[in-house]
Amino acid sequence: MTAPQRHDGLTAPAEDCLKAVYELERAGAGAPVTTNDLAHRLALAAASVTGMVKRLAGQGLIDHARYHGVRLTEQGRRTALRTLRRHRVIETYLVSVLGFGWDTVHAEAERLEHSASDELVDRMAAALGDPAVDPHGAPIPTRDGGIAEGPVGRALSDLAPGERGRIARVEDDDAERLRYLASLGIMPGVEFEIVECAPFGGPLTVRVKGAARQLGPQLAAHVVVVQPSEHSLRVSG
Amino acid sequence: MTAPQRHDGLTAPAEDCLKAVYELERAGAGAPVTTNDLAHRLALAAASVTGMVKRLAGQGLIDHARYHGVRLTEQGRRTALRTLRRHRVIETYLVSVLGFGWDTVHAEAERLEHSASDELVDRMAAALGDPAVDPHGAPIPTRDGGIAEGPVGRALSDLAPGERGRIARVEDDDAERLRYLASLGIMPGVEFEIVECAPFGGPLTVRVKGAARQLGPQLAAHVVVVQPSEHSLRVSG
DNA sequence: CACAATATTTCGTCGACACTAAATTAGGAC
DNA sequence: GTCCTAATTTAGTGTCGACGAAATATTGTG
Repeated sequence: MTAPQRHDGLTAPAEDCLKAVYELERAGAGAPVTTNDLAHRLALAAASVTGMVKRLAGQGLIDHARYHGVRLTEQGRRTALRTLRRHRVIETYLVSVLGFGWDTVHAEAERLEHSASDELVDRMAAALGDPAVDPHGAPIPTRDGGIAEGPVGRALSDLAPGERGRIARVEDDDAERLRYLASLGIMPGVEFEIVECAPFGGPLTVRVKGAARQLGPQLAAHVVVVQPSEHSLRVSG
Repeated sequence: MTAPQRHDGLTAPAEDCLKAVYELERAGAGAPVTTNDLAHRLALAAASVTGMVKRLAGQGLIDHARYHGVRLTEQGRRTALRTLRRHRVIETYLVSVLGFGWDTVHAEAERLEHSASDELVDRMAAALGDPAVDPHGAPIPTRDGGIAEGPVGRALSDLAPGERGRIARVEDDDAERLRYLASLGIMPGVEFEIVECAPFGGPLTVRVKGAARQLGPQLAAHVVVVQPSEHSLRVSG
């Protein structure tokens, strides 16, 4: 009868689902998130997502229009941001204090975010001086539910030759990819210039720190950049 | 179909159960651990324990003789000690590095021990200089499965007037109790002398740091002491 | 030794979370 | 507007972990 409850009575799979909805909503510019997209993101069968979604809708965390996808409610958004805060603070702490590599912390944080208390996370954040971004460049939600999400940001793969900018953020969910990007010198904060874009899905050539590097478009799609004019951040929430 | 697996494919309740068997075996001087004792310790119905015990026996972690209690197998003991190591390293880290009070860390560690990787725990331990005991005086198992369990140790409640010794360890599972003991000055490392033992379950009077303190026998039962002759520790495992 | 008290297990149930296979619905092609 | 495809939901299973109630085994008492 007693459920394995953690934060706000939510189970770990439920928290993961809310996080995924949040991220897909953002990536999709606010459009409803489809069951299929969620299933893909969570590596679950679509039917399993439908079940989860029903439970979350029953708890008032998402709105579910049958056959038309889901949207976070205000409460769901707050919950998702708290989980995201835990995840990103933990990642930052593991890298900055305990010496983990930036490629390995995602998996660890993915588990710890469900069992670490908000107090622990706040103490970690305080020990770090309340950082604004995690090691992959993702903004860390604040204690009170705000988040400094920049403009959605262009992917490195969408730029044209001659464009310059700075690496803002790299997707953190694949350790292998992170190691490879690091070997190319592509990590948050680094300035770059696009040298060349081969057509038909060919590689793009980027100059970073004086060296010309090549990478395929699907890899570059996981790298978010900011360009000179959009260095400012907007605060929402 | 996919179970929420963590360490060695064990679920959190399974790890908790193994830990409880380990501790009750020790407290009972190696006698088999009964279903009822486990149910009490884990705050579960006896029927739930029977189910858990069957699953663990199926995995070769405990031996279960129907109606006659359970015993850890060698593999079960190793697994229990790894969980115990995680728990105690985490407690120590939270107190020493992140400034938690010794009364609040148990609950936090009770959750984190199931999701923290051995690598994280090893890094925490290294940052602390590989401590031998946790904040409550309990020995921390080593990375390779050893544990420096002292002699079973007498409870403070079992001593007679005039006996002296040092507080070795305090049970960590009740925050309230820990706060109260701390207010009396009773914590690991403190020297004491028994002044008086009132009969018929009455309080005992203990001198700690020059002050006479009174405490009831059931509280004193949760305090383990070492006496002058048994200051050495034995290493087993 | 029988019998009562107690401990333990079995049985039936439930919820969460996962799956596959089979309906069903939505939306685009014609 | 009908039909086909793809997305989605429903239906049916299975496991884990919990429960209470009922059956059963052990053990201590007389």
